[in-house]
Amino acid sequence: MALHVQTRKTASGDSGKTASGESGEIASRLLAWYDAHHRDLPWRIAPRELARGIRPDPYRVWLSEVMLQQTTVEAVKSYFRAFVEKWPDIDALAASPTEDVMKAWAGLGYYSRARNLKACADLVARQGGRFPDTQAGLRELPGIGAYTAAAIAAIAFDQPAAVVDGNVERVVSRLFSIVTPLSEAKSDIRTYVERMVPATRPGDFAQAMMDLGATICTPRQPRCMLCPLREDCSAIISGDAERFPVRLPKGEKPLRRGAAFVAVRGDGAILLRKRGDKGLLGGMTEVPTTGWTARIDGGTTAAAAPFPGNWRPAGKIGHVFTHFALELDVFKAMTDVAAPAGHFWSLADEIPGEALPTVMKKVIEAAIPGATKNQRVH
DNA sequence: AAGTCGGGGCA
DNA sequence: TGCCCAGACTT
Repeated sequence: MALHVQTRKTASGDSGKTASGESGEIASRLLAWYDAHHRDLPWRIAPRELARGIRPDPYRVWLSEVMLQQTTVEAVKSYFRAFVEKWPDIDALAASPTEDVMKAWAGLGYYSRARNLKACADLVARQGGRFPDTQAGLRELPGIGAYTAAAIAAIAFDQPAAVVDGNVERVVSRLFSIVTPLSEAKSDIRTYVERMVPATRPGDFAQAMMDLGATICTPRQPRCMLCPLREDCSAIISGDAERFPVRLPKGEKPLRRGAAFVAVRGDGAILLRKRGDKGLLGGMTEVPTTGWTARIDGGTTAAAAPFPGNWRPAGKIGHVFTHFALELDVFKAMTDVAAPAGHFWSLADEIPGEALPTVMKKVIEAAIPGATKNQRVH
């Protein structure tokens, strides 16, 4: 294995044995810092609770880890609370229809996660309601990849798994000043983490690495002077921790355009339809739209509407996805036609609870301000 | 190995 | 505006 790094002489010591038997001073320092400075999170069992014998609930660990995939802690909190309130355990989640899960997930993004979450719940419930307690077993389940399998194994089942997420990649790439682009360095980073994982408290070690990355070893302006690993860190010496991790330059984001049509009935209902289960916004609900093409020619018109009507321009909205930007011209019409095949009328007070992704809420808000928001009770 | 897949917070 | 976030899955 070629490690393209500028390593620093490693501190030696016998305390804190790692799973591989090597020195674990980094783990010891990190765990001590975690005991004093860990974040208090809704899905987390704090060190003092663990010491009292309280065990993590694998269901809650799994649910939080799936929600946290490429999603910030702050964005997840309210969704996590709503989910465990509505579905306290795996059997409750398995007993609910997928459509209800999609509605509860609306706004959180990456909607294949919600579909896989439900599929995973069904599978686990059918097999007795208990999650596998090994990385390999967890990895077989839908929506659980290398990271999530390791995280659940470490946090819920106390196994010395190498948990590598974006935080860990950043921390390790700075610890060892890894100049190799991240896409090529992942294998080496995993090896480093495997050597650091302690035999005891592997779950706290994993969470400590992530807390460190989130609060101290941040992407920009890291607070190196407060870091418990500053004595171990290669990047801090040259004072350029912020240049790590090294990433390859990314391509430009194309622009796509289209039109969206908000049909409003006399009683305030609007016409919706459900997208296919796969692909962009899979399984979510939308208003009728034209295709989203890459062409930047003349604007779209009412001629592309799903059915004839007195379509009037109702503004334009923009939305940025991961790999393209979208501009939609919004048209609005009052109509009392029967819902065309594949469409349905959604009553005004049901619209806020529909499985509408954010881009579609923008479209509806452009045509009917306040329509997607829960009405206040006075 | 590269592309697809949301949305929001931050400098 | 660009970058990044407790990544998974497909091709």
